Amino acid sequence: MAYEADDDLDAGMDSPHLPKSDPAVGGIAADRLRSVIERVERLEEERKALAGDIKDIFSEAKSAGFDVKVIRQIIRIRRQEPAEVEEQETLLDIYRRALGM
Amino acid sequence: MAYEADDDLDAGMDSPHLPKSDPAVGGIAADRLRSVIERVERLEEERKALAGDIKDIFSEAKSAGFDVKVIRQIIRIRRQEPAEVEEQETLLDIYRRALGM
Amino acid sequence: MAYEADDDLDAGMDSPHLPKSDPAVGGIAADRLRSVIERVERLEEERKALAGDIKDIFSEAKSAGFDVKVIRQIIRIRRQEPAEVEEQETLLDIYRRALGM
Amino acid sequence: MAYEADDDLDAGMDSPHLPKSDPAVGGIAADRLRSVIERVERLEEERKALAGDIKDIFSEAKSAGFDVKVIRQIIRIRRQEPAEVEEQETLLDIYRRALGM
DNA sequence: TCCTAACATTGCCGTC
DNA sequence: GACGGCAATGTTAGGA
Repeated sequence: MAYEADDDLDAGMDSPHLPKSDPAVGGIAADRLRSVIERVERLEEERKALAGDIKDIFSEAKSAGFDVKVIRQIIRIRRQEPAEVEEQETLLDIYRRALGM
Repeated sequence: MAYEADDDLDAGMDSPHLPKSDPAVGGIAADRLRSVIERVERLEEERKALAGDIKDIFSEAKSAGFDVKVIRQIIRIRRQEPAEVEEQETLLDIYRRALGM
Repeated sequence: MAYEADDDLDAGMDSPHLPKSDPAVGGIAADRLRSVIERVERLEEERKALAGDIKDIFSEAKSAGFDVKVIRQIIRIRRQEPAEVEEQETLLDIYRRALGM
Repeated sequence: MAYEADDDLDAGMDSPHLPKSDPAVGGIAADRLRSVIERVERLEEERKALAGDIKDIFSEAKSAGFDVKVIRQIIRIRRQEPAEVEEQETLLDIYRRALGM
């Protein structure tokens, strides 16, 4: 890859997006940045793995003769239902407040 | 939480969320509410129509051989203040250097 | 605005995202690109204007003593209901097909 | 359309969407269906949890003074193939020149 | 290949 | 005025 480390940046420069009083990019802020990025990337990989697992289950289901589209739809509905319950409660709450109750 | 109970309600007192001196829900306040809702819904439809038009233009552009993603990027850049563009690019650069990219 | 035309680019280069047999970026492809972008920007402005109008209506409603959050919720529900009817029909269809009917 | 009617069904014949030789809905096919759905739902919850974790990390990063938007950008770049990054940047450049930006 | 539905991101609104 | 949550938008991946 074409990018090289470049440690000659000014230190001590304040910016709203460079943590103050940290060695600007060569020091611990850089470490922290790296940590943030790597942790996120790690979690995203796990997410991706889970997506793969889900896909596998659907493949298996398809092989077993199920209609995947239908199953997806069922799952979608089951997902929505609790949301709707939530919503109804929220709405009730809002109306109550709107009425000063 | 957003709204606090209005503990100061006496019988017949106005709520902060129901227009004063209007017949609460059966009268002109209800009409006004209806009007608000319908006007908003009308405008939202127009918005939706415009979104469709935009989509069409991008389709056309794609057919003409352009890379739609890049065009979107350009539009985004043009929308931002030049100063902001500069800021973002600078910061990206700094972070990249911090990571040795 | 700050940008000026720049007609000194090579012509004749083929790319999947540069329309073939057009003077690459200095000629009519550039014109077309510009046209696409400007039309989209125009439509986006209209969209933005509509968003402003909606905002105004809500402001007015708020001034009139209505609870904007509640109104939004109502509109959301009214929007969802037709979608749900659609969905139910789709689902019925899917089940029928799944059963080979 | 996705599925065509199976016009070749005789009484008692198996549908392509119901596992063969299983008691149609009351038996082990139903169990298997239930299993599929529950496993998928379980994995989706895990996915959601991971999304929450990622969000937390970004919050932390923000508190530490980083610009979250830029960090996202970095992660996006790292995720792409270097060749693609190059391609996109090149194209952006070309379009910009075409527009005189 | 096109289109729909999930997902991630961005911007907004309300709160502290 | 900043922060956090929420809603809307844009993007991406999967299915038809």
